[in-house]
Amino acid sequence: MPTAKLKFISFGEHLRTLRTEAVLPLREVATQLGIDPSLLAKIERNQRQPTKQLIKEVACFFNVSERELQNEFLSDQIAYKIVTEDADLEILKVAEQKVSYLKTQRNG
Amino acid sequence: MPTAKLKFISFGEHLRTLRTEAVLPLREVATQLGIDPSLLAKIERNQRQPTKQLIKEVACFFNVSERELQNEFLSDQIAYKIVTEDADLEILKVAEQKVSYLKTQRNG
DNA sequence: CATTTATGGACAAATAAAGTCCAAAAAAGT
DNA sequence: ACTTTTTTGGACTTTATTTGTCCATAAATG
Repeated sequence: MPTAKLKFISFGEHLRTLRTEAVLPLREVATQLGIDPSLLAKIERNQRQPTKQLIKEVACFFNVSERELQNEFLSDQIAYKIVTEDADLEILKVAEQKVSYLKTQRNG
Repeated sequence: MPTAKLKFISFGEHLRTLRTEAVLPLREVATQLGIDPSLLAKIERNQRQPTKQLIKEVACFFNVSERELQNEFLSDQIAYKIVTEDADLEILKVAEQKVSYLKTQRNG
């Protein structure tokens, strides 16, 4: 069967997949994105975080959804935070409630 | 009926509640916590974020659970991020999956 | 082997956040 | 109404975090 859980790979892994599937070296993609190859290598291994601008350029360059990339990156950040802070998973539910609350605050 | 949704107030609001219920002025609590009253005021209104150390001292001073305060603060941060980045709520589910994945990585 | 490609670490630059100081506003007390 | 205490706001400094670069080395490729 084909590998199915593509959805839960990290932003960096996703980026590397896009690049290797396009059969392009770091150097070349880095140049296109206007950054150092070393930095791109680090981003692919999640040692550095992409800026919003970079996410946009990646989406454009590989012709994938910018919003999806952003969401992917953001969920990475949240997951990483929970793991490193050793927090309870339930806080995600609480966060969800708070988001709803904050959004109603803004409108109503 | 009594106010029930105490669980979803922000860290700052919680801190202020603790202080006002103890009928203590900012000045005094700030001194105890070793920070400037102005900073404490800002933290209570979520204009500044508490450090881990401060959370610990708050828990100790008001005799409440440090872990709960930490969780409260962390869920604040996550909710705030989602709102400001205008991200989809579904990323919380994705984040949850990623946490599970990361945790199994660590052990297995 | 030679050449290209990818990684690691040390460092510099930039960005962001904490925290302070002081003045002004608000609240409480007399 | 006046005084005193408490709280807030903003400008500013300091500290910490993060990005990004450079260069040397390792790994892979031809």
